[in-house]
Amino acid sequence: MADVAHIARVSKMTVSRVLAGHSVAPATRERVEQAIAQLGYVADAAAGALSSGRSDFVAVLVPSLASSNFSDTVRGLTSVLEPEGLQLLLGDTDYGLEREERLVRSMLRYQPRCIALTGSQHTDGTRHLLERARIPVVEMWDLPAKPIDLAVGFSNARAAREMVRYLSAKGYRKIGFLCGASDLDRRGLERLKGYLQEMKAQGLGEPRVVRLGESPITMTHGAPALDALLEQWPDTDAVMCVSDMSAFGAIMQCHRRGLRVPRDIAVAGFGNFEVALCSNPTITTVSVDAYGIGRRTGELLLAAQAGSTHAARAQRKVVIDYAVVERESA
Amino acid sequence: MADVAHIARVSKMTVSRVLAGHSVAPATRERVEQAIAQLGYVADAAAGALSSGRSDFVAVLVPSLASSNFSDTVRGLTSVLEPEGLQLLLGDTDYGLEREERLVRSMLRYQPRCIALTGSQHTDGTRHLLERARIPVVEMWDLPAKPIDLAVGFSNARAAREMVRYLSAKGYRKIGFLCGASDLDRRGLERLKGYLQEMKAQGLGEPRVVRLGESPITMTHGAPALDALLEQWPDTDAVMCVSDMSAFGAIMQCHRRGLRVPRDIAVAGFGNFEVALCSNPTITTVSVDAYGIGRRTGELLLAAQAGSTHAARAQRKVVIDYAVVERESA
DNA sequence: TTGAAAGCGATACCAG
DNA sequence: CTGGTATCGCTTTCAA
Repeated sequence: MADVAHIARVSKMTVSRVLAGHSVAPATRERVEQAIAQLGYVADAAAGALSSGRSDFVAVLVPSLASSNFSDTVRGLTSVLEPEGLQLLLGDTDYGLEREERLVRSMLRYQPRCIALTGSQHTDGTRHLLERARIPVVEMWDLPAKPIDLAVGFSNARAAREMVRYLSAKGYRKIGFLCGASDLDRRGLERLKGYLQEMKAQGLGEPRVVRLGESPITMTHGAPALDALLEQWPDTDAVMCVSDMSAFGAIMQCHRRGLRVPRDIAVAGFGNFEVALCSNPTITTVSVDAYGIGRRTGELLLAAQAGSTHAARAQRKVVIDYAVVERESA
Repeated sequence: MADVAHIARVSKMTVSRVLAGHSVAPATRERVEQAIAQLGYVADAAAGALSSGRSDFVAVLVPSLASSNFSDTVRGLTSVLEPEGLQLLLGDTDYGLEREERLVRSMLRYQPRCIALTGSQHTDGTRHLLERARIPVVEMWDLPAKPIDLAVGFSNARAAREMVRYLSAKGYRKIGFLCGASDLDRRGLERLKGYLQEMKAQGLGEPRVVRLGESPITMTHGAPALDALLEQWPDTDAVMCVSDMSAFGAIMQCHRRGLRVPRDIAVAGFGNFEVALCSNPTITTVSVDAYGIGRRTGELLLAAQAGSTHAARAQRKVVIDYAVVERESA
């Protein structure tokens, strides 16, 4: 920066002002910009952060980057935060709470302005770190009873109940549920809970639950899970799956077994992924605005720092819509 | 840090040493660690970077985070770089070269130790920025004729040629190719090029190419693309798709049209995504070690800074294996 | 093994 | 509108 200042025959401060877009005489600005171009100068963000006491980072943690719904959420966040000149610090917890804590600790070292996490379950260590950090925190994809700070999400249990009601209204009575065997995917567990609640509420008899494979289960697990379900309860007439991925795997397995979907057996998914629209038959599912979760989170984060303390208090929980989408499979 | 030092009754330097894992008397270290825990102290990474003159960042740019092959590559990178205490600065170019340049410029502000890009095509501005940055650069997923610095990838054109040979050996003669209409997906274009070359080399007659939809095309585009192909060339007996996503969409459309795959028409994909293994029929495809690309890139990056100048020169291009995987669809 | 002082490259603040 | 100076929190370097 000193070099730029020297070439432009101004002080470092003026260079700094040009970079920050503060008021500078047009002629001076011109000289500085030429010097910057000439040297190919790129300001050091670390020094800026140290000096100004605030970084441009926003920390974001998702369980998985590969999953299309979380990457949609990240895109939504980017669309709001990038124009503000903020830089996402992206982390992938791989559905692990311990790993989440490690990542939070590591990201906090960069003094992010705010942080967005996925889900409402965290280790005590994570909560402790977050409290000490004194920055806005958003929990996404869930509606925690007791949020750390802010939340943007929906009730996965209620959404699953709505799907049971849909199937029940369609005349299905022997409804099974497929999900992973481990407890890593909390949102999947919530959906299972909702299924159990609504089966009871609707008087649909004993639940038929198959838990198979490491959560979150993917396409691959759909086939063996369907097999297990039909082995234990051969007269099942509808299958709810914890996600569209497993629903797709289940449908393909139905075809292999010579079962027609939905005539012989109905299959429903969750998430409204692209595969639900493209598979044959198309998959009845619960549509969730993943991109919107990202955008709303970004907006909340922005508001939380702008309005420092007051404006933020206006809205601490943003509830995201979802809807059962009727397609061919159920 | 001064607070920690005060409580532990040592100097800031000793705290710094404890944090960095340098040699400190066990008793002293103990005191310092207790003070750190007591205060919940987290060192400021920006200050450290500024002072030491090197950051912990590694910049990584991929065309899309949602695409499973690129997210596998990111996982591979993470697996190598994270244990070294490095922090990924992840960016999503959205298949845009201008956007790539913006992201490179913005990431360079954080003085990353090295940077990994996808593909061999970049704007002049990007190349210029990268040269000035004087850090190791890896181009992934391609084998540039003239790499900026290092490269880890394979020839998409050769891989596509191999698939044509496979189909030809299987007895298919009227082979079509489906890909996107725009030129954004350079690797897709390379595959098209390979298809054209090998069709000629094998004397398989006029190529049958349908370019439809914004690249990179996804599941959704498979159906209309297949329709267009069969309308123009009704006697087509095999379809190569630029990716497994579009292959899947095409297969589902075959089913809707009452065509059996592969008996009436064969379909092949590219990438060996999960859907290729789960769909019915399973999809014949080209398997690429996306995770391995990430790992090798990470290793190269690590070597490039460790061996400063010499060790790196040993291997500037890493060629990644691929293979045609025979499944049911072709 | 530990400490003191200098300085990394920018910005905040106050003068002119 | 522009410049000087102090300072952000840490590491480097050198000395004890």
